Amino acid sequence: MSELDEQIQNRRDKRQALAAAGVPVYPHRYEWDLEPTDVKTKYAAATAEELEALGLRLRVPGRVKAIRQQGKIVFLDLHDGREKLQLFIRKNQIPEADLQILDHLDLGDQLGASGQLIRTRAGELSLMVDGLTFLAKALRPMPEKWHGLADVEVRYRQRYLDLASNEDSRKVFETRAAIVRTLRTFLEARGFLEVETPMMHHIPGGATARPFKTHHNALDIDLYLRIAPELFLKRLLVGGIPRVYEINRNFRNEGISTRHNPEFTMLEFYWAYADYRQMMDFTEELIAAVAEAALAVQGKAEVTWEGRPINLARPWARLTMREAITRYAGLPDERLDSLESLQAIFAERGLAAPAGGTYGHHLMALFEAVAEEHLFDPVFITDHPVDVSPLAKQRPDDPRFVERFELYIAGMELANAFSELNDPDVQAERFRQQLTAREAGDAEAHLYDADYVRALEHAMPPAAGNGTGIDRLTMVLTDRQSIRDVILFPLLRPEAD
RNA sequence: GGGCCGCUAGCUCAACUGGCAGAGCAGCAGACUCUUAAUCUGCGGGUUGAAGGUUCGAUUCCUUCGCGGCUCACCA
Repeated sequence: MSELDEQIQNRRDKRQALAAAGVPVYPHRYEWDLEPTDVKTKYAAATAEELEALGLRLRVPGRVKAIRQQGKIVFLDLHDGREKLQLFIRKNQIPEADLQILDHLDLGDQLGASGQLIRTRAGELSLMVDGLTFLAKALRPMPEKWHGLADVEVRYRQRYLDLASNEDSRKVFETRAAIVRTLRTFLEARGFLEVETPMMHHIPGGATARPFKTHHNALDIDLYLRIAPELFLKRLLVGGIPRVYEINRNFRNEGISTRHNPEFTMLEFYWAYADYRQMMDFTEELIAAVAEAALAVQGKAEVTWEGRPINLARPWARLTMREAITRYAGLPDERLDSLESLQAIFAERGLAAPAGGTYGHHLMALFEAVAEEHLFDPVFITDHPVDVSPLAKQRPDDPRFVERFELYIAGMELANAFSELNDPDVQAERFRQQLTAREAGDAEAHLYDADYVRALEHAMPPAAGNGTGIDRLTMVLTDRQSIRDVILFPLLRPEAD
């Protein structure tokens, strides 16, 4: 028998022994008063004398994280995922039936304990136990108590073990929850209405990406998991919801990396009567509020990336895409003015020509190649080329460019926003151009969405829209360099066997 | 998909240039009435990711495969 099988058998035997002694091994409920974390926070300051005078009797549930036996007394740590509460058990002061439980307990078991709250001589807040309730058996051994679980593969595949043994991991997901909560609070306070739009699309749109394909049997039609909610949310602007947002999953059938998971969470919001400049101000405020909440949860004073502080002081820098290239590549602005000139730069630098091959594709690719990695503190990169921005409104003074920005922090694109194109005829023309690009081999060019154009024909108010990646925002605010560390169950290949 | 790296006991990790696979924690048995990584005594636990190959001998070298990490490509 292998060592693991032996441990499992031991634990099964103990469970059997308890059942034979008449102990319900999987009871249906447990009446409890406080969890360990709440006990710790409420009575952190109480002295031994105060607790004695109080004579507080509590029932506390949790997972057994440590057992320290010392002759006829047993110390036991009960954990609720955040904090532990120590149980102090005198074996001769609990009922015979509960002694059975104690004698058949293993690390990892779920247990309820009743008793009086005291402080030990060593000063540890503890429950002086007078009764135990068995709640569930851990048939498998927990990861080691001191080093926790280090194997990244197991941490991702068996996240329950990661959460149960690594406090840091729990903290990341608490922070993520605070980030989403703060986004909602901020937007709700400003009159934005939360909506849910379809995840299954006939025409995948609103972003440049390859979709997942699926099939509906009863209708016998192919459907696509959405790559963005954008076109539906803007239909809602037409419908008379001038401030609207959605926080939900997008799906993109592309490579996996430290910054990409096939399903990821996006906030998209649309703000009628505003343009992209107002949206920049709004975004600064929004992200600053979220950062503050994230720091509070983590008990940190500043946002850091790989230990290096990120300066979130406002106002944040704003650079046009051409200015960013000029600054970081040392290229004069005049050389960024034509496709021919850009192609010459690509040739000089040995850069591969981008898919699509237009002026805009080249400018965007050049920006990503030379500037992106330098953008550590928050910066808005603005004024993208029109041919890579088919849903954005052109600049009145230079229609080759659009009123758009991307927010970069720690070298990562966190948000993408623009003044929304609302002229149906221009939009129709942009869609046609995308189709042409598609026919020329650009697999990610947008599809023509006739109903969306029809919606614009009913008049969409001028508006600014913003899409912010929640996973990446969480990465930045928790100093995690892999997106898998901020997604509870990241996509992995299935396990062998 | 390409390149590089990793996979040893339940967990965390050792094992020199190819020469008897180890430690701590966890487990099992015992001692101990204020411990908190408790301590002390003793014991058990391995298809070294899988399959082949080279060799007197492979955790170690080679090949293929699996899974993971980083990175490039793609992208948000």
